[in-house]
Amino acid sequence: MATKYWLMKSEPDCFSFDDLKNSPHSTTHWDGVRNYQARNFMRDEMQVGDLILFYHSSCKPAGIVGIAEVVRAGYPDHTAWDPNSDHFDPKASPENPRWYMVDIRWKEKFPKMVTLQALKANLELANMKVVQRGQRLSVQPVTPEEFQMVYDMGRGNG
DNA sequence: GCCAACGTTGGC
DNA sequence: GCCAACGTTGGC
Repeated sequence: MATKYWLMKSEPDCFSFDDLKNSPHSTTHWDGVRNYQARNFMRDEMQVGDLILFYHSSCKPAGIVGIAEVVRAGYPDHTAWDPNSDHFDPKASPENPRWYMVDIRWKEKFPKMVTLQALKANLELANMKVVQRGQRLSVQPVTPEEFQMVYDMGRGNG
């Protein structure tokens, strides 16, 4: 199956790209997503080996700081039925999980982050979801061309 | 901290 | 099944 490409957002104050690197095996489960569109991408489409643009949001500056990869495809997000979790959902249960997550692993940090400003300034990325006004989906598909362009920018070859 | 844009909820 | 109210996101 062809590699697919994604963008995933995280607030660095909450969980940064460095936090991912410093996690055991530089891997974490991407729990806490409570949006149906984002859930469907993780549950139905993300596959082991897919590559992820890791985006820092709600910070200065916002932008893409590096690459991660999917190491486990979608499976139930157990935090949904944990009453002590910040992401507890009373409608979720082990029998009816409702929410899903994937495991991702830190892969490569860009020498220079690709800021949102730089993304917006690149007209070849005008259709990229993350630069659209009001776009707040935390897991977004990215085209191979967009991924390659961002990768080149991050490597200083853009 | 402001606020526009968006997704979800719930009354009808 | 509509839609107003509400809560959240996230750039600025």
